[in-house]
Amino acid sequence: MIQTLRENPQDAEIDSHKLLVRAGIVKKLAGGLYTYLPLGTRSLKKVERIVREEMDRAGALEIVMPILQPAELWKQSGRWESMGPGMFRVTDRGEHEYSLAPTAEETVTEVVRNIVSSYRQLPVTVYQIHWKFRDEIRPRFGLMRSKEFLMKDAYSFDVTMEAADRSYMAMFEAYKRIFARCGLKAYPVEADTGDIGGKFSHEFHVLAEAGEDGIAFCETCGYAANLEKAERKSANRNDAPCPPYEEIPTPGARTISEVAKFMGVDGSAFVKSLVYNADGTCVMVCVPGDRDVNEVKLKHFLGAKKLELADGESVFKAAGANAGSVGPVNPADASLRIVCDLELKGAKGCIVGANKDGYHLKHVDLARDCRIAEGDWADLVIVRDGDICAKCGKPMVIKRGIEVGHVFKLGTKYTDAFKALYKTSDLKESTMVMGCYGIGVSRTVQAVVEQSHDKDGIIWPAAVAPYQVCICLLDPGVTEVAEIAGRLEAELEAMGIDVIVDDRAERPGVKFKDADLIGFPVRAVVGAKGLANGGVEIKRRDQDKSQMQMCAPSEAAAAIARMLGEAMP
RNA sequence: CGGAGCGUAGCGCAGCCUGGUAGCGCGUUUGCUUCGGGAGCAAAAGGCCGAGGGUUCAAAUCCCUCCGCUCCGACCA
Repeated sequence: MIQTLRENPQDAEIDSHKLLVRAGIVKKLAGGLYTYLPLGTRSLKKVERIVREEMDRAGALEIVMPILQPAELWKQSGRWESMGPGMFRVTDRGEHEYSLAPTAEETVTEVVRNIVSSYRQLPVTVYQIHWKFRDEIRPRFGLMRSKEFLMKDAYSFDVTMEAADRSYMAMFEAYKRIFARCGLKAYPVEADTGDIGGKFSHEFHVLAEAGEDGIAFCETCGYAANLEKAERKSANRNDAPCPPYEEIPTPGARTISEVAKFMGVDGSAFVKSLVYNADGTCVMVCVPGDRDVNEVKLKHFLGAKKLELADGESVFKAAGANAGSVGPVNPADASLRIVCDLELKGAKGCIVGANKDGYHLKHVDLARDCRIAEGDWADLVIVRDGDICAKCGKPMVIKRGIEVGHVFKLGTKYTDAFKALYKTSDLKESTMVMGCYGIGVSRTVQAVVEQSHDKDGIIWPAAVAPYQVCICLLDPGVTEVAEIAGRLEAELEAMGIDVIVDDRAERPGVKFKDADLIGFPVRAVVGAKGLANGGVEIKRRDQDKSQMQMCAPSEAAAAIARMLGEAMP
């Protein structure tokens, strides 16, 4: 059941996906659905074991919850609606509705609230390693974003916010250990905290060009944050005073780049004005013309539950013009709230839409010409490379990352909805404080490959390799050689080392290529020629041929163990 | 959801425009030779050409419908 492919699968885009398929780690069954072949299953189980050991060490208790979750639970939290089409839903013969678990906050809260009733039973953290289902808009990159994936999800329950912080930190530390043991360099980065607020959400990212998330890093002070969240320090502009604004015709030019080209100026001379619909009310948002609005920041700033760009009709009603000619000077709706990015404070001589189709205004002084409340200036844009770190004032860089884990302080969102209460020492009732903590186990496997491969194939870290050692038996027909290989295999197994013997009737080149492609950390070559020349040849996958060692058959096992130890983090 | 592309042997592809008995490479099987970095020669097996309908004497090929997959986009005002 080990099949390697010479050619890349036609549907794979990124190296790790190509290699997982070529090396026979996984096989696609359908879009977003993969079979873990024997090699893949072994790696998956190894990651799983590391996760389990570290969760146990951190004091979390393993449970297994149903994948089929009754709709009632989701209705109780309000997420039956809010999860939308991203959740798989099924109906049984009695017309009862269920979800296929996309996550398990509802279920676990229901379970724990029925068991825990006293402060004496807290804190408690439970976890499971189980399959999750999400109807992704676009599954892609193999295991990276699939419809079905293995996840470790943990949930902590505490008496107070402060106690919950301790549970959070315990998980945070466990995560660092888990990724390190998997041979991954994973960085904790600050993430959006949703409605809860505070500093209590971190994502763990593996840096990779193929990553789907942007991360702002400050190499000076170590600040790291998801682009959704990353803040920057913006200097006030304090531009020179400008003459009164005047109207200029800009026929047919809609986008900023079109108008900028038409006028022969740079996009940064513009103020980009967008009309958003925040919980049913229109708000105009102004940012520098060469910047993008960060909707997550905007949503938090406005305190909005639902935020989206206003539709064409609302835009016209609010501004008096269609998108493309909208601006902050005298909008049609005189009571329209205008919020503005801090960088524009003191901006003068700007170009804005005239709120009249086909026209723009130049020489606009935002403070002089617009009605913007003092409290409506805020950091509202997406950080980009070179922006100034809000913590230390030095420039930041933008990198890409694969999110392999997320720790999150939930507060009482679910324990309120489910009335998960406990009795305090003075017999009062109080609501448990919750945290949730996820690791994409299957995604972690792919992240390892993405981070550790070369042109010849995968380079598995020893801790998560399907097998730690591959014995390439070059002359399986020669009894003496086969015996030495068999003995070596037995010795290694006795030492607790995973070993696979390639005793196929293949030519040496084929075996070497396959061993490199699959990426076993250590390769031992046992062949008639080698034995005649000094013995068994051992080599680390992450080192080149010049580091190859020859050793006597009787010493090979010990030498391999030593080599593996060096390769283990 | 919008746009584009693709469905032909286990995998990667050609053939389609211009209709006429299904092809190549890899892999698989057999034999001989070879044997330390994806060997050579010879032979063989393996296809409802995504599904359904239509046009035609004749359809992988032309037309219609559906299904599946992949990529891009899904806010730039």
